[in-house]
Amino acid sequence: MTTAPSTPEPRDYRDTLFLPKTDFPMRAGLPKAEPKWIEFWNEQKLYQTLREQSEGRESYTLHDGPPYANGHIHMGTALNKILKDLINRSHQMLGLNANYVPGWDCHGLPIEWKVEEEFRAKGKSKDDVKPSEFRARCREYAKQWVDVQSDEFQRLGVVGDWENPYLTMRFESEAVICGELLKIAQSGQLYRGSKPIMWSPVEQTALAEAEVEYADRKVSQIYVRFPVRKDTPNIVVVGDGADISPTIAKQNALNEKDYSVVIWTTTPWTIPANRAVSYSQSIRYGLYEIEELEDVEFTLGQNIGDKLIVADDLWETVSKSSFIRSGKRLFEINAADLGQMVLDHPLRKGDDFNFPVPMLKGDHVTADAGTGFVHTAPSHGEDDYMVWMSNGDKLVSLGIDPAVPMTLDDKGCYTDVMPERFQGLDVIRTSGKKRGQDGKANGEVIKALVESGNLLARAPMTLRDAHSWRSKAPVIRRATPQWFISMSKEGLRDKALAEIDKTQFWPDRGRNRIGAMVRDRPDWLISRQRNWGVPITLIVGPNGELHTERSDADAINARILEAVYHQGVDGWFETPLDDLMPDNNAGWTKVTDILDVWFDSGCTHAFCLKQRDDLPDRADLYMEGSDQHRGWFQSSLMESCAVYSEAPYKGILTHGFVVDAKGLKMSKSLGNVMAPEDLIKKFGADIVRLWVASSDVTEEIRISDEVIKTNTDSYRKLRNTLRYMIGALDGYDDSEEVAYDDMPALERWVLHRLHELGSEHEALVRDHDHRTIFSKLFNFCTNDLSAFYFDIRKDALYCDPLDSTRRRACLTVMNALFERLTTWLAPILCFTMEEVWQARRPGTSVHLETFRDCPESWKDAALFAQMAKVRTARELVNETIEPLRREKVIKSSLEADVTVPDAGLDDALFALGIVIANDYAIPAEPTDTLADYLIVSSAALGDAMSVADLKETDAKKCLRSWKYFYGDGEITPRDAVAVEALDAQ
RNA sequence: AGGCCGGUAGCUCAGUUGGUUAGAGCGCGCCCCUGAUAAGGGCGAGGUCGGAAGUUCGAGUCUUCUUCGGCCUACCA
Repeated sequence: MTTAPSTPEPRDYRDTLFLPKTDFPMRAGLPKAEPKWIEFWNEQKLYQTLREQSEGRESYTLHDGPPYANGHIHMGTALNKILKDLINRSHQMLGLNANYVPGWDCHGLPIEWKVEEEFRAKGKSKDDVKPSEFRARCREYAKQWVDVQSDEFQRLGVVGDWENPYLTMRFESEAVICGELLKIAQSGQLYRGSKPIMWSPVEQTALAEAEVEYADRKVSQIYVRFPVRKDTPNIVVVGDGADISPTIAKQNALNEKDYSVVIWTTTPWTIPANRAVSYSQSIRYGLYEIEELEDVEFTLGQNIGDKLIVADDLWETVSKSSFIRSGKRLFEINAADLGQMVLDHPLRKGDDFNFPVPMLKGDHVTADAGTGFVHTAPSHGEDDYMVWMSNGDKLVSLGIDPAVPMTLDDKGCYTDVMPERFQGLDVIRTSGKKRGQDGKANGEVIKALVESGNLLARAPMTLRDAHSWRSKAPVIRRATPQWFISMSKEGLRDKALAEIDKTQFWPDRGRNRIGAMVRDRPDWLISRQRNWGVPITLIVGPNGELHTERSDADAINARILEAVYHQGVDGWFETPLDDLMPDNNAGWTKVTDILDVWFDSGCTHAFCLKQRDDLPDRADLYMEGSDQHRGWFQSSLMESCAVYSEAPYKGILTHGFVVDAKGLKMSKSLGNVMAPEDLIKKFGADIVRLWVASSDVTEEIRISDEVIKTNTDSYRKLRNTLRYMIGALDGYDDSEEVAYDDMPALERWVLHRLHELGSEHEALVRDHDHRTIFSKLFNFCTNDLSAFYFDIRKDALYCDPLDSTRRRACLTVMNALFERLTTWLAPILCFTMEEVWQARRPGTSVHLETFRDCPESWKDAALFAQMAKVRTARELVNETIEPLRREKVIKSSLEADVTVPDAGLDDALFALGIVIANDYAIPAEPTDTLADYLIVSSAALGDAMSVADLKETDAKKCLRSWKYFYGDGEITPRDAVAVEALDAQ
């Protein structure tokens, strides 16, 4: 075939170009496309295939922290699950077996409450429903939300064992949880105590700190005086030795026993439970005599001449509040004086409340508010309880029974240890329209105080106080018998602290945080008085002994666990004692309390990791929000250390919380809540995943329309970069591959960059630093590929002869790029990368691939350094051309003839094999010229930077490559060869 | 109120042991291309590093205080 004769009509060379060709859409349409990919993965059984494929591989286990099975997922849970998925997928693709088993927390109050509401709506109260029926409904309710959340998580693209997740409420789990508790009991770490705890009369249950919230509440504050008891030993005043006379006068005055100690309280109903008054050693007190009273319309308990002891700093406040116009300070009263005083109960009337009320020294007493004295009701305050218990000796010496009186029942009503007028009165209304408001107790107490003349003042006030997070009703502090796991009996605290030391933390400050908490935490209160939970499967003997101490304990335990394993928690409640403990069971009773849900979730390692054959006993990683330092990380650590003497995890990763554009937390009241569902519908899950991957998750993570916009823009850039490669690689076959040594410098440069990225990548994955992975990959795509490599290679790709080495080398590298970018991005953009992957390999899945190796032989630091000089030259050329472009002198850079300052560039070009010529020596095998790199038609080295306009010369524009050239014909020789070959076909 | 942590361009992030005019990408403005085209390329304008004081020859980088925000705990009598 000969060269085509020149024709008068210029030929249209468009068809002779090798342009990228693809159906891959620029627009993703993620909201519609993603569900189809999920369907595809389900059909292909992606999770199962992954497991089979990675059998025998080293395992990497991220153990899922269970979300609560109630309500739809929110941004926080979405972030959490996506982050887990990034970690799992990337470890899997590292060549490990990252088997992810999701789980749910199913027991507990919020579900119980919802179900109670349901029954109430049907007109049934809690007592009308059989407990087993109630629990069955709770089980159904939880299951329903597990299914909803499971769908929502899967819609985010999270891969895991969704068909067989772990649930705290599965019978097998419940049995293991009971078993764990029995082991703890047998090890002697469990004990029964009676401690004032948060108690919600409305729900008739104890609450943990995590289950209360603080809100304003209107209360009655009262000032009450406790008269010194007449029949107590005389007070011996010890002076400071300097002046004896005032001391004697004071001693005489004190022994008149005609004065009172004043207290202030915001919970009048605790007065009948009062057993002591606490004072502080570091507060100055005075004995004051009332001189003048305000004129008021009601009767005051106090009279002129009455004597009161109050903290000096607070006398002014107290007197003002108590309608005392003026008073006279008679003596200073010090701690030694106070310690000898014994008081009368302010409600003493005949035999009622006729007992000595001691003065106790307490560190919790401050002079910030009140009177400097703290009314102490050991059954209704933690401090009160502590003071009371630690003064046992003093109580005994005064002939006082140190037992804590049980003054309130479960409903918050006074018990029969109270005088008749108080019995049955409620502290808080537990039903009806006024639920949560004050009951009758406060009023009756105040009335009684008025009668006794010991009420100095009363006034309404507002304070922030604990409320149940569910019913929003106030909670009270009430002593009840409870079960505790001891932090010290068997060295649990020390074990836990030692394990924390061995654990790896991301970020590292987590160690400090959980360490401080464990160091300070009290014994673990694990009992709850509710229905929906795992029972405390203990049998208590007539003297308070536990069945686990009996010689037949193992047999009993086996029966208990058998029952729970087959019937769930009902197995405990419904199996008669005789069946569980057939011998010597007189006086023995089954405990009816259930376990704190934190104990359930603290056992996930026991019933998930240790039970499943496809998981190791310990997790490599626990990963949750930073609030879980107090929660799951700790409950798991405690439970595991108590039973197995080791942490259930090797590492802990925490993330921050999702906040709005201003950094404020999301709340309904602020109206700044974004829902994952809306984002998925509008933008797609991959955008949400990109948001996670591009954020610094160790801090608060912001989300806003603008943040989403930034991510959709990033997404488009990545998508188009991949799309370009798909188009360029259309029809590419491995047989066209060019060997490394035969590649142009530019291709070897790309491979060097790939090697660089690849070698950083694994370390970043192991460090859970997906943000850096994303940013490195993204910048690589924009700076190195789109703006540099692709831009330069466009000419070779489109115009070089089809099978020329340079063009094939470019495709070889494109192919290498494609495989690495898709796999590296697959954990982040799991939907889009599957689409990209299948555009070239239909029916396969990128998620079954592992990350590609980037051979050491690709590394060429010297080449990289030389290329940097060429890039600098490029920048210089661009800067110089730019003004000309603005002046419309030069439009396309191909119109430019540039002279670039030498400045060491010559050597670099030589080293890189880049020639300074504008024509290719062998048109059939083009090799790179400086002009190619600068995307101009003509380039030379010189003293200074300058640009000439080729349009002003005799140069012609090649009709095919649009480059300006000198010579015959419509197109350059290189283009002529390419066209010839094409025409020959 | 206490403990821990954070506040670098409009947005997302880098800023090694304190050391030259504080970086990147996106967005924005202007320009080019029209053979990646609801794409691609180029140039450019934006921060004095939450605020104040201090240590230092020199601080985004150390200290103190302060402000805003987050998580946890406490808000009791």
